[in-house]
Amino acid sequence: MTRPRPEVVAVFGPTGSGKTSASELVARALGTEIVSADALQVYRGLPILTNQPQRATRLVAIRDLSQEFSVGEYARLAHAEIDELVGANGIAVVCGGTGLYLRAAIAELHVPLAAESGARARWEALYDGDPAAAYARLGALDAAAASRVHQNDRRRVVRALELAENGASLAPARDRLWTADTRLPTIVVGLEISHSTLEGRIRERTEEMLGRGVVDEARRAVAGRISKTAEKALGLRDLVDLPLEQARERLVGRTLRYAAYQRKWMRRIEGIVMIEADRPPKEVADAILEVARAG
RNA sequence: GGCGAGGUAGCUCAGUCGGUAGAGCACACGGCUGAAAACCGUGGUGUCGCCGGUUCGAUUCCGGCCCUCGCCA
Repeated sequence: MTRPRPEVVAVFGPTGSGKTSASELVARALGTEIVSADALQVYRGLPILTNQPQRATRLVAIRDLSQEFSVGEYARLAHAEIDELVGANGIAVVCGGTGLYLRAAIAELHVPLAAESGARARWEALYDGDPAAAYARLGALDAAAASRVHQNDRRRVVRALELAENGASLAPARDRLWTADTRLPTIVVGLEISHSTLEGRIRERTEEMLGRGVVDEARRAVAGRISKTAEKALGLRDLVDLPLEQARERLVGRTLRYAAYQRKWMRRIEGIVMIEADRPPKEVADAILEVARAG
């Protein structure tokens, strides 16, 4: 079975898996650049907390903290960056830890555009006035979407209603979200790491963050206008509100839990090739390159 | 040492006019296609600080003690 030479090498891994350093080596070896698939690294203003890469990576630090961001917007930007790199270098590297963003970057999810202005406000008003009625309305307009969404999930009920009104659906007939379906010939690798190595790395990195002034960074961030999406940066609140010792432990704990959450999404991606990452970045990078060539 | 406030879930606290208690956060599991580090659902036995008294019955009322915080010495 011959497969086309990959045009995209996507690297997914939990925080602390070493995906950034490994991806940088992979990109260098392939003579191309990295496109980030990370929902928080898109922001300027939290470089330490969000662990932004030192080297130039695309779709990093492209928004102010005050701006909202979304997968749909990300998908368009990511496709443009990937196409540019493939055009220039024949191949692109995508690296990230936000599962939804990674799939949005490498697949064509056909995420429908926002409804015309006013529609959302109208559905929100209906929902806020009578959630059961709004949910019943959804059931009538789009039964498939309704069965996928819980009545209490305001965001999704409203979204599903506005989509249904425009002939689209929250539950598309061709569901490609977690499938192996991609826009371009793509190899997806996932970095797997032992819990003990991960915990060690996370503790080490937390210390490093504190040494680099993450507390001041967090204070500055919350002092200004901050969007709902940026505000959720892991530990942001703790760093500002808690004494240093407690903030440190909370940050380590939250990061470990987040890594487990990421791992859950990683396993959900069909066709992902798992690579053992309990070793130096160079070896991980070589393993990724080997998979890419074999692909 | 004196005065005041308080000790209830891992944390912050609510409550029980006396019938063994519940919110938020956290945690676990599950869901989730324009917020995904997000969002939604389900899950609550904890010497109600300790000892004694009153009572059919005390986490609740009374007494003593211990501890924490604040103010005054």
